[in-house]
Amino acid sequence: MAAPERPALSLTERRKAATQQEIALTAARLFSERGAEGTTAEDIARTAGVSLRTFYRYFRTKEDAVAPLLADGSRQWVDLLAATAPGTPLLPALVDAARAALAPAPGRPAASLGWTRGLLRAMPDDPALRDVWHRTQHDAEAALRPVLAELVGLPADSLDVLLLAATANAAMRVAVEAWAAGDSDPTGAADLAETAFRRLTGPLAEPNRPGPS
Amino acid sequence: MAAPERPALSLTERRKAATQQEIALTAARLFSERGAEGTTAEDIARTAGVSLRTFYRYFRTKEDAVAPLLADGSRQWVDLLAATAPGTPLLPALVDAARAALAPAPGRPAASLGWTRGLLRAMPDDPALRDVWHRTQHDAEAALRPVLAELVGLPADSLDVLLLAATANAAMRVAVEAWAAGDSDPTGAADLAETAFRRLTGPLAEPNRPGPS
DNA sequence: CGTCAACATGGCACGTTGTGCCACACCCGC
DNA sequence: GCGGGTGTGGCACAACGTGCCATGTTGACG
Repeated sequence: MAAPERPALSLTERRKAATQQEIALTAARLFSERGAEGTTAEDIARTAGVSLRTFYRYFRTKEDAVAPLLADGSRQWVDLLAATAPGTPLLPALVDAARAALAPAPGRPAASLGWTRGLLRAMPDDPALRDVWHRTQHDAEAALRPVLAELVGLPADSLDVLLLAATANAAMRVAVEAWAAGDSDPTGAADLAETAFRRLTGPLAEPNRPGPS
Repeated sequence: MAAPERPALSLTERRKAATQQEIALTAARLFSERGAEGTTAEDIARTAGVSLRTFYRYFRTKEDAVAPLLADGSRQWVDLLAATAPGTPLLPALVDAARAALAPAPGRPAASLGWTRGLLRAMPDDPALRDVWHRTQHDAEAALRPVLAELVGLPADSLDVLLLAATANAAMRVAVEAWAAGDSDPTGAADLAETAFRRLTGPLAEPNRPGPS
């Protein structure tokens, strides 16, 4: 609940943050338009108004430039989950955190979702973009493990927690991808996420329905 | 059940397959020893006895060289699942296919598991290797969707099937990763996989256990 | 059996990626 | 105002990945 109104950033640090943001948004725009393959690192750098050398001081690879945008949603979700009161049942905790993370946030990251959607839509045709997406999912899953371990009271390296983190993150991912493929507002994403979490308990337990084969 | 004793490959085609295999195994060995970052494409090519140009005729990127090895397990699992008699309940189908895919196969790919383990162990320190692994998981999930859609009698692009493929694949991945981290034989991997599939129905449904905080 | 097309391979040049190094300019504390 | 720290740009370089052409071998056809 501690709202960090003034992170007390020095001028230089704020300029750095602005530059990083500028590069990220520029990269997202160019990637959405021409794909990652058709965009050179120099294109991003010049368009963002920095030199190529500076670009690589901010990001390890050309694709990493959009990683913070893609990771932002997951990061918020995990943070909210970590802030839930201990003792909260798992399913509501997951759903509430997802709703809060996907809602048009009172803070700022509402725009982030827009860029995310553009990137996700360019993704099927772009292996490089898929790699970044997978990496963010991997990081999110890793960040999820200690949080869920705390919530369920099991060690973070137990098979149960590993599985829980993997499946919960997968459900979130599927929901976001399904939302990106459609054209509903962020609320749609939250609904999809809730549906996904609720269905997690279903398919494997129920006996196979004898479809009209 | 059709055992392709003689795929009727021409001499040239067999040499090509052998070359590809040679490159893949060489890459796996070098990656396991020095990591992917510390291995140049030229290293792989020279060690495998081909030119750099030929290497890139077989694989799009340096990391892709080990992809067939990593993808082999998933491919077998999905194939076995696709061959399951329609009407089989989902859980036994998943478990049996996993056991058969991970068993020291009567065919050939037993050695493949050894290389896979070496690669998986080098993976935590090697972002490039992680990317290949994630890509194989992505492909496996995509291949899984139509198969599972058939098994449960739902459209392949329905949310249920998307989720089912994602979670089943995630469970398999977690099991294999846990096996690679330990030192049990492939049977251990199969046991882990079965445990994983069985636990899939648990954590989200059960009320949160009030651990000894 | 000879000839020729098809093709797998190697070598070369080139654009791009990503990094190490050095010089310059700007912000911050004395 | 003045030096130290630091963010930035320019340059050179190794590695990645591809297009192009030349060559040698395979395989089919007369």
